[in-house]
Amino acid sequence: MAKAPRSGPYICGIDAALDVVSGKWKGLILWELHAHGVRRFAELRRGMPGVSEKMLTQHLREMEEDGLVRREVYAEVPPRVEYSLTEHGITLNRALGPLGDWGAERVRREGFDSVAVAEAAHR
Amino acid sequence: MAKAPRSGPYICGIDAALDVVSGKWKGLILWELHAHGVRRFAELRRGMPGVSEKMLTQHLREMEEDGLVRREVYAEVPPRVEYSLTEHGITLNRALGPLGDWGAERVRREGFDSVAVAEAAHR
DNA sequence: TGGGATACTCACCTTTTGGTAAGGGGGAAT
DNA sequence: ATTCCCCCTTACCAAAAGGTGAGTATCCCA
Repeated sequence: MAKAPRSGPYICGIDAALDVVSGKWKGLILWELHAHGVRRFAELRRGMPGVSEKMLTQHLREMEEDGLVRREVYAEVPPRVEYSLTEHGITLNRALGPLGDWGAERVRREGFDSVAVAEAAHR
Repeated sequence: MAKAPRSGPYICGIDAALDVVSGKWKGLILWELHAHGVRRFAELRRGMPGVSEKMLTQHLREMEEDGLVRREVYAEVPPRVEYSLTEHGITLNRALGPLGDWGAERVRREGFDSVAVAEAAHR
């Protein structure tokens, strides 16, 4: 019973979707995986300055459990693990598009700071 | 300086948007206000079973501060306060549409429980 | 006279989330 | 010989989010 239940009864679709994306780094993981297709653990880590190893694995495991991310382990000498989006991860990302646009405009509107990280890679 | 900073530097638009929607009841507030146009405090409360008064006011205040919700107070004998969406609240809601659809399909797909609350009112 | 409705605020507590630091096991590079 | 890299796991802590229950001032209705 150490694991969180996840997937409690939802009131609306927004609820069900937010449950899956909420988490400090999940949006960014989706973003990175969308931009690069396939990434290894250390690559993701480097692409997300500030994330700790613990949080990264934790979020990746939850997203795997939620069917958004695929995890492939290669039993090689230096271990290699590759992450990519599943079909559901891809559709979720598409569904997040308009929200991302809205957020970007909000940033522009309010003049908030935004961290410039490889902006060119994203659309 | 008691107030949370909010609007920290964002990494991408998703970040900026999620910052504004994350909160246990915010999605539902948006939903209610969209469905009814204008609602009083107690009406919202009744429409969201389980929310505490504290959380409801807290979320409403934050959303007002974020420019999503308009709050109008009528200095009447039994106090009356009406809440509605601002222009930005409306566009945010529109941007959440695809996400809501995705979430609804996830619920269907996985066979999760969903609480039936006035479903008919929501498109 | 007493109770409920109205829209909150305040003090306190629990739960959840995120962060820090350390370790692990083996191979490759210096 | 030492260090680094790889992909984590575990134990422990701090901060944030959320919940509970009380109090407030006024009025209306029975």
